[in-house]
Amino acid sequence: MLTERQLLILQVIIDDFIETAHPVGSRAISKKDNIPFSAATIRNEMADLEEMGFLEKTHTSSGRIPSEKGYRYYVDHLISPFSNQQRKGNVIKHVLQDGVFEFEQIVQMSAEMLSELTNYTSIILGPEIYETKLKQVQIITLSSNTAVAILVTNTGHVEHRSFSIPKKIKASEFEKMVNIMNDRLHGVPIVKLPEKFNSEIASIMRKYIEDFDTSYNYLKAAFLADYPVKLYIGGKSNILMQPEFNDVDKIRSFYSMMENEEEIANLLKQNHDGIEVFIGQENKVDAIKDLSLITASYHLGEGQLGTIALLGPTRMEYRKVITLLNILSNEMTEALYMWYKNNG
Amino acid sequence: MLTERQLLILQVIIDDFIETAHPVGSRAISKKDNIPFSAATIRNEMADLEEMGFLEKTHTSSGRIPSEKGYRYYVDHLISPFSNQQRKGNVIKHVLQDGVFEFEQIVQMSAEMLSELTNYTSIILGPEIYETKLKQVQIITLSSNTAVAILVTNTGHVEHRSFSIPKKIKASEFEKMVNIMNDRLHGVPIVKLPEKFNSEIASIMRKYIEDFDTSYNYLKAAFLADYPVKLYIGGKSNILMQPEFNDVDKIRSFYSMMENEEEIANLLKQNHDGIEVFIGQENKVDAIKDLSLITASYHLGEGQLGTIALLGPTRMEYRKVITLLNILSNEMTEALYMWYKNNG
DNA sequence: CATTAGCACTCGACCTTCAAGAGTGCTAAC
DNA sequence: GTTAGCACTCTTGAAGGTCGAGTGCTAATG
Repeated sequence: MLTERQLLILQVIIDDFIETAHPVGSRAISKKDNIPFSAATIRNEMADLEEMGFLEKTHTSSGRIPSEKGYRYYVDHLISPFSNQQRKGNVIKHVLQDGVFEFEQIVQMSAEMLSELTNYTSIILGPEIYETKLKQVQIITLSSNTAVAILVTNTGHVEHRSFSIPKKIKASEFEKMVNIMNDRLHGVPIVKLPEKFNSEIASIMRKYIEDFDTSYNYLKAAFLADYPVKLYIGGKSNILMQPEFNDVDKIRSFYSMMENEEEIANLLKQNHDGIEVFIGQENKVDAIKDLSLITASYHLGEGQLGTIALLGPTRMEYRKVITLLNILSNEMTEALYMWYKNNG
Repeated sequence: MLTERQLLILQVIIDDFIETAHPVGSRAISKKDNIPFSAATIRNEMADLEEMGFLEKTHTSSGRIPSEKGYRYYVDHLISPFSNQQRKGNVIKHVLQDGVFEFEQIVQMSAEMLSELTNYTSIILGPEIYETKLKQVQIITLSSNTAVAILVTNTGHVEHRSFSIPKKIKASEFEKMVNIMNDRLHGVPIVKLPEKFNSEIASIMRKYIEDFDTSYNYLKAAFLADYPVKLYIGGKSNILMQPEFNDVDKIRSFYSMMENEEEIANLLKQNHDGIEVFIGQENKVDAIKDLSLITASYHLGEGQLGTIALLGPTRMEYRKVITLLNILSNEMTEALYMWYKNNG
């Protein structure tokens, strides 16, 4: 559909625009080393590319900038993703394997590294607690009528929640229940807890525990509530350095979106494996319809565990970023796999 | 030093400027109901007030705006702080006492409420874990060579840290040590832990534990490390709505400061009781030298526990904000006192 | 003698005009 | 098919002009 020359010109225009953020003119292109055509020829080709929807003008006599369709084509066909993988791969590997052993630390560090390497905003979703397994539960009483419930997973993740104990229930009863839970629920995936709780634990407890129904409700509230998804965000202010953020209103809407963690989490939750690129309008959320979002998934054991994402202007260094995310998601999967092997 | 009339005019100018963010002219003032003087008279007074350093001009023929000295005087002398306390006090009280019992939840909610009520950015520091007392420690092994250390305070605060167990130490040894710690350290203020650890625990453990020195180091690393101070920030993007943030560079520097939580924490740590106001240059950190910071402390039991702060433009609604912080810090102290009574 | 009216003056905000420069589209020549 | 040439378009920035808000000063006033 596109001729060789058109491909070349499209690529050069997008590369140039990504670098400079300025519209690209025919003369500038014709002067490049790998372009043996005159400016007039380029102009003709650019007119065709514009007609096909790959390029746009900011005004009638400006140079061309890529359209979203142009970026899409670029990402799908013009990127050779594994160009400079080696060098950066090593950097990441080095940091990730350097004696870090705390799950959440690995993730947080990755987010920061990512935003630093790219100068965009990085978002890492997860680790999804639901994929992990219960290691142990615990109730520690603080006073006659309050206690804190603690839940530890096999990944070393700790969730805790304070709650008040109704007067008529004895602390010793809670202890009994905790023992039963530790006995029966060890190794059960967190996501299966409620189900297992209802089907199995409830009937056992009913036999042993006085005033079972009241206690049961408290227990459920303490241990089975929805745990908030954890978001790790790096370089929130990086994106402000991009020239497209010279508009105060854009900044406002960007930051008010970033405050809504739940929305972001939903945005990132994806089922696909591998890397996905959302360019401008392709995004589902209005607030980032003029940005690009690139997501990759990382794994732990079998189930998908979480998502790494980068948010930047549509004029993003797709080549570099995609390569980087590819590497990082693999590195994280690997690092977490080692962790998992030790702790699963 | 200042005449009655000058005081009145100063107050009117600042009130007006706080409301509108526009320089205030003599004619506008003379038209107000409580001002029986002509514009010319006002002009003379304004010239005097400017000479004394309370007012400034943006250019030779503009209206006046308050200088930082002007704000300082306004805050120190022209505010009657407890004007509309009653109404808002009730709102806060209502929310704070509405069945909330989780310490950190109280704080987080207060931060959000505060930023919502004021449209500025609220920052709450603490609760300082150091003022609280140890309730219980716990080590849960995840695998043959990793474990998670959990520490619970009397406030229901839970700290945890993963660490790896050296091969030569048996898990049972750690268990013994944990038992000793729970025995001896229950009720000890967190801040005194290291001291108590060295003076008392070490010698006891040495008697009972094989290969004490190695284990001891791991234990120290797991339980005695500096716990990061927790910051609760509300309405980060509120401040963007202020007209003084129409400058992209200001936004950049503000947000890059807000990413450095440690710096913020240091900024807020204060020994004073009660409310403190830092106007513009009075702030110690460059990034907020054109903003105002208002801090108040809240308490738990005896020791000071933390700081509530509001960050906004120097053109801040000091009257409202100071009243509000006053109330909120009292409410929080009260709410936390009730919590403490139940859990201390 | 403090207060005020009057007036010349200043400055920012906004608009228009103008020239320069970058870039295009089209036509005609190669 | 490719390219040189040229008229045309549009942005950008500088220069100039007007308007309005507001000041400082002077002289008149109660």
